[in-house]
Amino acid sequence: MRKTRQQSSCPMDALLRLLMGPWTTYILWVLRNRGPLRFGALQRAVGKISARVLTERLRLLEEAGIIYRDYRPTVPPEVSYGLTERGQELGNVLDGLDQLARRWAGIDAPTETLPLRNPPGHPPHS
Amino acid sequence: MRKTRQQSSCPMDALLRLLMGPWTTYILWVLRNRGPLRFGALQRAVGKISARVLTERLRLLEEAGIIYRDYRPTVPPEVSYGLTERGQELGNVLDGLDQLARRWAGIDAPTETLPLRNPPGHPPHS
DNA sequence: CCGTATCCTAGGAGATACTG
DNA sequence: CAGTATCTCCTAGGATACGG
Repeated sequence: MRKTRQQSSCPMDALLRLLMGPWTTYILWVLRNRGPLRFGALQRAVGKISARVLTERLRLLEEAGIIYRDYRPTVPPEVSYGLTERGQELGNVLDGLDQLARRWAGIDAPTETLPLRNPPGHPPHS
Repeated sequence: MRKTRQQSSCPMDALLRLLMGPWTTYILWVLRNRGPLRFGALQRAVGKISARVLTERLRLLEEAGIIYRDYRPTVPPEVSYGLTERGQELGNVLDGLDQLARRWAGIDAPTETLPLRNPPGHPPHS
């Protein structure tokens, strides 16, 4: 049963709500840089995120068609996540936002591509 | 005294946290379309936002240099808010996000410019 | 290994009333 | 008019333990 998460009739609103969630852009950043990852590896890469929240974010991103879920019913099971084409497009737009933010901050050191929400080690945002 | 709002060392993260706040992008949209507005007019334009939250968002946007605050100590006082140059830039990037969202949703009706977060009448997102 | 099921709590948002 | 000052409520998220 899906939660109380209200949905908007506005596409932009819906997309922002999705990105707004905790860890979300950071997850996208990891997936972009480290390529497709298994659940556990992804969790370790993100850091202190709980399985509960990670699963939630992944489901929402998948529903939006931004990432794909590759399930292999082996023993033990193997589930990988990666960016879809939409995920790539989104990454590009977010890069624009990142550029802007960095420019405003007086930083022009493009260490990595794609927005890095929580720099490794930083807490999410509550 | 500023609140417990933790700040990030990552520019992108900080910007996202700001945009993420309730009503924020909608406020920007209103300011872009209706030009500079006085506090009361802005509040009425946005809809059901409380003065408390509106003030909070405006302060944060101002701190980020995205909007400006024009205070006239007349009687009664007159305070107007409008987009700064940064605000315009930001609007353009957000437009990109809006385009993407609309395209994915199969909508290509560009009714208005700038992302419209909560379509007039919709609740915020909390 | 990859998740779900529960419990719990912090703090963000609404409403209301009040000031310069 | 343009905000602050409180108070309360409620949900999103962390921690933990268990299931396929």
